[in-house]
Amino acid sequence: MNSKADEIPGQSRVTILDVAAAAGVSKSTVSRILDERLPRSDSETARRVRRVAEELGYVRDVSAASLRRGNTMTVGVIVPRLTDTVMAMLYEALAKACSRTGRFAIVATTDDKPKADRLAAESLLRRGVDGLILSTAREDDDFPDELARRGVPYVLALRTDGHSLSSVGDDRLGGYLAARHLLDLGHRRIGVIAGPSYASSSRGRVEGFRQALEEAGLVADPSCIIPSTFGIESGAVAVETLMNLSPRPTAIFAVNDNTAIGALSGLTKLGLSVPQDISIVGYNDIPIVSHLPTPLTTLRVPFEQIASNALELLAGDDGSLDDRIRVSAPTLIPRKSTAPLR
Amino acid sequence: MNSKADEIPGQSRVTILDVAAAAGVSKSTVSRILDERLPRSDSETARRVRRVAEELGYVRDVSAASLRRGNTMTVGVIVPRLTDTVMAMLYEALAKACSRTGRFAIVATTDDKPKADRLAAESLLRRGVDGLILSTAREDDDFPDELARRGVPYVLALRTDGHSLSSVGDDRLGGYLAARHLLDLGHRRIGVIAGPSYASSSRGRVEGFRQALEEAGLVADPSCIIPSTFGIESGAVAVETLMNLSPRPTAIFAVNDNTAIGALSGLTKLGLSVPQDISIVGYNDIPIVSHLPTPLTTLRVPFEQIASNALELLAGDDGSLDDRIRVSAPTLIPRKSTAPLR
DNA sequence: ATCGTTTATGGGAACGTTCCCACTATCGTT
DNA sequence: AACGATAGTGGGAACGTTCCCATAAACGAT
Repeated sequence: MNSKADEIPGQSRVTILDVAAAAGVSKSTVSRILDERLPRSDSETARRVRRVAEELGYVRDVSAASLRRGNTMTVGVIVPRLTDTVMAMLYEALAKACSRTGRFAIVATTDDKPKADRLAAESLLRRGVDGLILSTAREDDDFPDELARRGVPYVLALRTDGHSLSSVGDDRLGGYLAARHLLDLGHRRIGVIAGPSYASSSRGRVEGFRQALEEAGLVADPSCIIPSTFGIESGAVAVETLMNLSPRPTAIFAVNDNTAIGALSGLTKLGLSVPQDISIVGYNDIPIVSHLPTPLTTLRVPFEQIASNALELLAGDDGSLDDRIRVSAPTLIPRKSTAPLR
Repeated sequence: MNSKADEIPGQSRVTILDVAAAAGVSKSTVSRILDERLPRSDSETARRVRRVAEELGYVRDVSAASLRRGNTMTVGVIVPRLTDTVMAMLYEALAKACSRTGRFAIVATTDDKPKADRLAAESLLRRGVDGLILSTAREDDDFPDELARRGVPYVLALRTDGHSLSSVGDDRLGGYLAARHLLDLGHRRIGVIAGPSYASSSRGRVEGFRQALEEAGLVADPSCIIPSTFGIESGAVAVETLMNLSPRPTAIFAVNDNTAIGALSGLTKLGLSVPQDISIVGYNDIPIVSHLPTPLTTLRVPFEQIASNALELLAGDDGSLDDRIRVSAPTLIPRKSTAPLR
């Protein structure tokens, strides 16, 4: 007749006291032995306690542990949206890196609305996260500073504001590599779908691009650099502008894969084919672009590395770090969307 | 010299006792007034307490509240991966629906590995979620039953095992609509990229497709129905098989947008153009497909509705529900990838 | 005016864990 | 043999909240 406690859904959970009683030790001992932060003991008692805990199906109540320990081992991640595959990749990398250290990543989205990051942050902080990772930093926004003032631990990822702790890709290098690739193929007139100016990532990529051109003794024609968003549609719009220039560019560097896909679509509509009529380079290497009818030349970003750097910075003693902005290098992946100038 | 407690990061949080003291009432009163589950009082005291709480910057400690209340207002979501845009859409819809009821959705991924859903579930349950939403149900897996035995509240989303509480799209209808669309355009020989047989969603779509053909007095040629995964690459492979048939199909119904994109890519490689040479229909209407060079005809799935149904089922009194499997109808979105048979 | 009924309030226990502290046992050193 | 250092153990307080219960106040009905 002990079925009530055992079989009926969710009744009377197994606590540390049950384990202690069953193992014939005190709750303190059980707590210490099961504390994953302490060096793992292999004493007789330790083994017995672990076995008993396992048998009884004991799982630590995180609420109680968090309350007492004063931290939740939870990291909050803020991204514009998860339907942007880049952000999904970042989040998955962060989640994986978190699980390696026994933490958990929870996510909130802002839909890229300027003030929505504040709401997202509040929602995560109410949830008791120990720190925040933001991928929504904007030039025109001082939200990170506000967090700093409030003493909330945070790290910027993918985009930086230039002074907060940040883990980003080497966007200058990426832009540089993209330009060099196209220059090496003989292209001299290259259009740029430049992304938004509020993001450090797009600005960096364009700067790196410019630098490569200048090193080659060329000047980037300002009319060839078209601002855009990070969205697909925006790439299609930008390419129209680019193709109205004369002389037309023979290649395009797009700030990310999304706009590159939009550009691809726009070019098709104009009856131009890639790479015969025009070459195109994307950025990020999201899974889809290698499977497009014309697989896209793009820059692969080391999201795993960016993620672990971000978490390291978050865990760091804040002031004690000398490298406040960590930079991870991308790799150019040449595919079918780029070809030598005819 | 009170700076230590006030200004140094994260020191001494404001508790309910501080609010109580400042408002001149007891902690019990504050607790009741700030309890969002109770009807909101507008008494003199209530207003004062809320004002004081606001001024002091009080935020409830969720760990303490969860410990005492016995629930965390948190829902765990298990998806194969977030880089699959369909899953990202589902998760975003769930997160939004959760926030409407003051809950929060946290997510874990399985990478579609057969046993990984167990690990993901453990990780979420350790995190204290009140219930689980799974989008990873497989024909050949009895994990849902195991959850049921353990008394864990859960709901299946997008895919069902046929008896658990589930919120799914009407896959039969979707398959039916896709077939009807192609039949109406004059196509008679239609290839199917059928997805995996372990998922109820792909099976339903193929069944609906078959039914439409039969109603039109046709029989679906089994050699035209190619099993696949849900991945892009698999669509490219399947389309090769399909195009080796004779006579060749004049249209293709793909189980999802990913395989449709793969098919598009495969067709291009074969020198065939869409929709001139062949028509193609996808499924899910992920954002990208409307922006492809050839915008894809596809079925739009009401993720928001599926999400709120799932949460309703999760909240429901389990046994008391008569509609254990809720079904939401998709809509056909005709675009450029389908055209009348020449 | 009195009584029962509702409504608002405060005190204290409880949720399950961790951590501080005091205690004992063991060990190596002189 | 006596000592201090070290390691392991258990009791109890604490974390911040909610909830039960007892009490007080306000109210309407007789």
